Amino acid sequence: MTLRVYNTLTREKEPFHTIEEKKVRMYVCGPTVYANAHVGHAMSALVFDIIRRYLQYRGYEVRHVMNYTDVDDKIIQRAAAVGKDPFELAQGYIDQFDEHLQDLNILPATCKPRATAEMQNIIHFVQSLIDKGFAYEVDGDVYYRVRKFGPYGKLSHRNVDEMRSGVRISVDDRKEDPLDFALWKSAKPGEPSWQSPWGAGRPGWHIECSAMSMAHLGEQIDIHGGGNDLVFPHHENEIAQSEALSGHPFATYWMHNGMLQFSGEKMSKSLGNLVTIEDFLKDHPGDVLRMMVLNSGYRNPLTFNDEVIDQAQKALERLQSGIKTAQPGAEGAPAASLEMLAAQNKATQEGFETCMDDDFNSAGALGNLFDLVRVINQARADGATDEQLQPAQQTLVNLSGVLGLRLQSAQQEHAADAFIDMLVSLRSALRTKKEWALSDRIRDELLEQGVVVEDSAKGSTWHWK
RNA sequence: GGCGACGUGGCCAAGCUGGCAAGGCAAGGGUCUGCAAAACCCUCAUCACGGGUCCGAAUCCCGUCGUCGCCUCCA
Repeated sequence: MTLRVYNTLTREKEPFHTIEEKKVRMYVCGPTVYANAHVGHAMSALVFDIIRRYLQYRGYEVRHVMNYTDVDDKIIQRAAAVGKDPFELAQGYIDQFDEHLQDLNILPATCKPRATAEMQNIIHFVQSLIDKGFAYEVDGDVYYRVRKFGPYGKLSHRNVDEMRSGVRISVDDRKEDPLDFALWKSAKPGEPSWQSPWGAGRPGWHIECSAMSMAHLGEQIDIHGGGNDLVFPHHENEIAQSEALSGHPFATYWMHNGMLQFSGEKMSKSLGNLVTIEDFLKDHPGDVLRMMVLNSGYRNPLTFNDEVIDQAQKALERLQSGIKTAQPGAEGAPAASLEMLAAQNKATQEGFETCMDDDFNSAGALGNLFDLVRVINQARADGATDEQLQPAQQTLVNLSGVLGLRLQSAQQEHAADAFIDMLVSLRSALRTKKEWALSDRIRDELLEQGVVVEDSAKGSTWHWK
């Protein structure tokens, strides 16, 4: 019964141990905010939300930091292109992303730092690397001395010498080595910049994460996460920066989610084959995307297309069917049926945890939930009362909640409930008189309002769609 | 060219420190029903291909083919 986590660093599932007892420090790379976020960004946020929720379920206190990179070349270019202030542009995308996270039922990160608000930390970090001999300044730019950091390449399992041949001829021959990367870039006219010991400039791409992680979580953290396209060079460089400075291992576990596949290719800004979160949420509830993510391993590529979206929607309805109320006039299920229900309730609870303990196998965990749904529905069909169904339904709602699915929303009370009860009751009276035309009309019109009426031998029930 | 991942029924997908192939969707048949919907029951795979190891492999090893990712900005 121990949690095991796949670590990109070792390429193995390892037992999960935290630096501090029962506390998890987790840093997840957020988006660079220069355009509308797409569903791939949402996938990553969902994956780490699910991981976080399960860790909390397991009794860990999770300190979760997700950053916004709000200064970089693309933001500046884009701002110039649309004639906007870069900060304003970034702020707009940050606000929008925050809203998306909420719609997707993603728990807000404990802390959401942004690069522009941490400039002193970043400058201090760079200066310390210079002081330690891991970085050098040339004409207002500062570069990281890659070869000075012995373990460079340990995350992406690359060899510095083999890498060299693959590097394109460096345009910038002021660098000591083509492998060296920028920690600080001097400002060109018109660009946003900050004063530093090396003149006006802005941070390079990787340094902000190292600096913010250290500022908000300390020198050593438990989990560092992001999409697997960040393994190299971003995370490799973060390791180089952070470990050169602190002299300690940066993160114990490096976790990476697979890429979302759109028509056989990775969905990405550069390929231009993207579906924005905004567009997706226009047509589908957020839980549909979560269901898609849950239904496959987080490290594997996720197939994204209309058919799969539809399947996820249906799966969600299936899960939802488990929490429907007892049949009208239910008089209790036979003992054998109730025993099976109790047994499955227990089996699901255990199976769920076993799966999630195995590197967050959410697809397996979901399978257990569906097994429980089937047995609950069997019991209901056998005449189980609400009281008899309740414990198993409670498990279903609780565990779905651990995955971040909002099953209970269908049970929330609406102001209109009493009126619907009345309409359904009137309709029942009509049905007794075989007034089919009118009763069908009531059913159809209620459906248009999002109310599903279901008839059975002993009466009718209804629920929100 | 270098490094890595993956290839399971019509679709999505779990299982991969070896021991009778989860689950969801779709499809077909049935029960229930005025109709509809829902629910329930039944049916539906030997795991890309070829070798090897083993009493035994979807799970381990080698090879082939295919798909994808990183090596440049990228969740």
